[in-house]
Amino acid sequence: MATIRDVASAASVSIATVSRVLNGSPRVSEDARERVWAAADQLDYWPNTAARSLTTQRTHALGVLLPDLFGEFFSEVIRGIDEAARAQKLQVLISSSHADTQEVLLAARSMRGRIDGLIIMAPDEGSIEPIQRIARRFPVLLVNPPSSVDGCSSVSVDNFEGARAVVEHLLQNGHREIAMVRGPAGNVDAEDRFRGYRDALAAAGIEAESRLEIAGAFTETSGFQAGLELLSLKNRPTAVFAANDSMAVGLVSALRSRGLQVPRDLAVVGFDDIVIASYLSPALTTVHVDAYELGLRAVRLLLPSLESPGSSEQCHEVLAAPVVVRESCGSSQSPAMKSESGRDNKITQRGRKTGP
Amino acid sequence: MATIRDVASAASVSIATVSRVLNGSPRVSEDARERVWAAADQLDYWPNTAARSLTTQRTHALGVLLPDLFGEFFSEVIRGIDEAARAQKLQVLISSSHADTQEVLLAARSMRGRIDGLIIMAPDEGSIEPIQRIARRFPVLLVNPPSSVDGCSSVSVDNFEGARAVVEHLLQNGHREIAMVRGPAGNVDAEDRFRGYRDALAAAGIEAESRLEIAGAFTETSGFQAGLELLSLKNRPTAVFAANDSMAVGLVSALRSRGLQVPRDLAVVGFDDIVIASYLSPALTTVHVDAYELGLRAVRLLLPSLESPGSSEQCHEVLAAPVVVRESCGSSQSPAMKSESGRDNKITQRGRKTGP
DNA sequence: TTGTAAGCGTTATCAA
DNA sequence: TTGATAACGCTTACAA
Repeated sequence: MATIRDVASAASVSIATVSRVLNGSPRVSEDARERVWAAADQLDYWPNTAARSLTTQRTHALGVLLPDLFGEFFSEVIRGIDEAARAQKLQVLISSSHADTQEVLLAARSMRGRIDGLIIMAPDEGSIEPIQRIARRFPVLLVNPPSSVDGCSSVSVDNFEGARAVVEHLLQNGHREIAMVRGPAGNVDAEDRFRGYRDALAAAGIEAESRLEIAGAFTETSGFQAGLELLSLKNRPTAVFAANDSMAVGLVSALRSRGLQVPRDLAVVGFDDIVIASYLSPALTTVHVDAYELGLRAVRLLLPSLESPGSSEQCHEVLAAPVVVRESCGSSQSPAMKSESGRDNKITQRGRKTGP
Repeated sequence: MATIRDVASAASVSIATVSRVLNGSPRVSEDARERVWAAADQLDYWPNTAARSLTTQRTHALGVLLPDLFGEFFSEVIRGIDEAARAQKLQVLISSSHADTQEVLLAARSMRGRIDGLIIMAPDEGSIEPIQRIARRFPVLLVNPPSSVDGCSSVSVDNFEGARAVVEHLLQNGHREIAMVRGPAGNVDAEDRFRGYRDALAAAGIEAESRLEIAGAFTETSGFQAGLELLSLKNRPTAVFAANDSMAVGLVSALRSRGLQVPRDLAVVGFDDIVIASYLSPALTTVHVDAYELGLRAVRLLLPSLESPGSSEQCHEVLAAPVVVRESCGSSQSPAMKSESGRDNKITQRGRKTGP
């Protein structure tokens, strides 16, 4: 493979001149410039990015650390990150499936020298300490962090308000006995959504009942289990709030398998607004989380720190999570409203094209 | 930030010794080893990966180039790649949304020095030439390539056979007038699926009719359009094969919006087996594509070339795409069929050796 | 305008 | 077993 030296000798100039030409420096004669370009083309010279970043101390790359979860939420976040990154001509180094907190540290370490900054999504409280160590090394941006970390900006979803609003919606439809299927213990998103639920009930003067607060794990199966548990209750509630859509899906199949109808026998609402939510019948009322936007903003917020590490002020953005009323909650909505909250709009907006 | 030099002076040894300790060389005294580790810990030393790869000529990273498409298909491929990569302690550099072929070249160029090999997914014939240039630089593995490239291994989905089989299934159910909604022109997957459709008809002694071959673009909206077009035909077919599930979804809503029922009035089948396919009502009969597996195998096939570029033989794997019979085609099947649709019957062809 | 040479942070090759 | 020192491929003072 041709190096800068090969180009230099082919163009009969020094490597310094080649470097200047390649980086568009104005202090080069027209003659030299032409010879260098010709030589570079002829040798099909590709600069070594790693070597360059060694001297410049800039990699023009950012790292992304994702937790041990997958599904469309994360892939959408990645898409947002990727899009924003390429707009800034940044490369993206991904490392996912970090189950335990020690792995996060290791992954970050192995990126040393390869990235200018790091986006971390680690929903567990235990990852805070490793993150603090990482943040001493490069600029870190947190997505939906369990708590704020000194020196790190963050962007998060308004889980609390979204949950509160969707439960309030159920209350407004006359429901008084509202159950909740909770997310995994220790997960911030799960906790915040639970707090929102509690808050809405309290505001309506309804006392929380622990028998209506069913454990779940953000999986479809755990939603199914929760559904069965729900059906075994003596005084069955009239509505359920599942902490995410996957569980809502499992929940609905459990109800259906026992001959119940949604929303007639039981109103169901979820959280996340995953793609299938709008395709289900009845279409799932849920809370919309714009994962793509989350990724986009993560990059934008990280950007200033990439340019001048340490000097930029930290900020915390919170993304609104609006309620999307569909059919599963039993409240009737005008058809205009319905199509607005559905898939069609979003898809054409972004010109969605799925592959292959 | 501490460098190897800082560690060396803190441990009162030379940088060579530090390097030896860090890389687990046995030719170091126990005493020195301890002092170095102590110093490294105390200084919280993180080696610079870029500097290391400059001398070793190995980056332990691989690049991934994706086309200008998104959706769960690609995110699943990425998940497969990521999982296989982390099993080999490889990092993953992603760059997506490559609309035109020149961008593929640029993206690959900008990865020079940062990766040991590259996985490219570029479904258009036009990208073959840039890929050939890239393949002279590092080991390249092609996913679903439009045609084979000299020196590159590949892994692809058996689009032709999947399409043929699903159309055959329609034929077996008594359909004789079967339409197809095609994918974007120039896209290999689209072309192969179309060939499979034609082949199945021919085998049944049915002549292809161009009026039944409707244009599409792999998008839900284009499926909707195609549905309307279909309805305007004088002699309406009894079944439709959409070249992917997204279009099938759009198609079904178009039919429904005009009061038709699937499969009673028209049988519909798709391709890809995206998540929502099984959640729709009627659940969509389709052809299963294991995108995760595709990513996994891509890494595995690339692996030997990463270890010894040039020397490894090239091979071409083809992933089976089994038909998944659900409800939208009108034929009743036992639910067992779906679980069967996994990973049987994979053909592996071994090609010639390219290296010494 | 150009070239020489000193880094950047490692690993690898020598002697010692 | 160790330590100088020369790479690796590039950028960037500093001189010329």
